[in-house]
Amino acid sequence: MMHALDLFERRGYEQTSVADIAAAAGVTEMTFFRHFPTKDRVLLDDPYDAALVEAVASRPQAEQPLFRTVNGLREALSAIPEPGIALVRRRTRVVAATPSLRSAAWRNNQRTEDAVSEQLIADGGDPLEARAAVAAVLAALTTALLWWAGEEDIDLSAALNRALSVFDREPDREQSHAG
Amino acid sequence: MMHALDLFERRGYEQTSVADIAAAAGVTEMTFFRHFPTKDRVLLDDPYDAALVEAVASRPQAEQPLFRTVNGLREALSAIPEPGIALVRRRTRVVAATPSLRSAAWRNNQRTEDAVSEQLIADGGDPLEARAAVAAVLAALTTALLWWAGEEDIDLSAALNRALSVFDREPDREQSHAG
DNA sequence: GTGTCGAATGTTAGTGACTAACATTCAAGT
DNA sequence: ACTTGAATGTTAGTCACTAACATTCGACAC
Repeated sequence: MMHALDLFERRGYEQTSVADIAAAAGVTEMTFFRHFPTKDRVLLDDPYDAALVEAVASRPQAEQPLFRTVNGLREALSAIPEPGIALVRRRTRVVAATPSLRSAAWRNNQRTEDAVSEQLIADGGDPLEARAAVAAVLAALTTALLWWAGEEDIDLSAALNRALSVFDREPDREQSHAG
Repeated sequence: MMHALDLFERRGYEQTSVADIAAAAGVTEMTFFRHFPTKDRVLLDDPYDAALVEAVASRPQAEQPLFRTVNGLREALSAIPEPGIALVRRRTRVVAATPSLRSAAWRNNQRTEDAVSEQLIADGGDPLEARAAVAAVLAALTTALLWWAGEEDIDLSAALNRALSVFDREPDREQSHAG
């Protein structure tokens, strides 16, 4: 709902009650909860998570889990049209400014993580490694999103590339830990 | 509080009200909230996050963000005594069984992520990359914890090693995305 | 001992997200 | 007109959490 985003931007998420959003949309509080299971989902629901799942699924099975996910993510991202990106940015700014929303956004990510890693596992990947890889990539994505939303003159794919670049680094080989 | 963990294990987290926990401890609901800011923190608060921050800080600056975090994590983990590990396991099982707690656990991780990446940045790391690296490692840690808590005959460091192994893989070099 | 102070705890009343049970409207199809 | 079913409204409640204020109680000065 556009009403909700407007209100969140003006007054902040915590200062906007569900009753406020419902009133702005000309309905009652109950009606709101029939459309959205929770207050945060009115902000967080979008079609891009599903697109990411599909993009990863359509990548060749031969790719390592980490890189298959990375490549799928890049594909999915480049398919989002400009107006969508602009909305994501406004949304992400609200999320960045609201601690409780940050963890709600992570709950969203978990659903995506489940779906993507299920796919990798069905294709023969090791369950733990697949999950870890997807979780790591999504964590980097979130970091990139938050960074990008806070800066003015950076585009999303540039921020994402920088965040993902940490996976390309060679370890500085040394005997290191006690475990 | 031990009372809380017991109740969560028996009845489940959502089915246990703060009033229940307070009653089990022989105090009033208000008193509970004077000790813990939220219901989830009674389960999630522990000293290990701070230990991780210190362990990473004490690693040589020369290490790449990703590997410095990984090595610090391994050190911090090997310093936890057995009884602590057993508690973590019980706790993690409750978290694994409770969706809302999973995102609460992530809010915990965010505080750790902030502290660790602040350290890396203070030591001259690139802010975006440092954050992404720490976020990725913590995501892998969470995945390992959840996996380990659900299996019977695996120890934590083995699960963690498997989860972290995804960072060691070489990318399958190919021209891949449209981004 | 009496008085005093401060910390820990209790009481009451409220807000806001969310749920359940039930009633109403209203547009379509017969 | 009659029925049906989906969308919406009403009411009343639960639960996490907060604010304002009152009470208990042990430590310590005197």
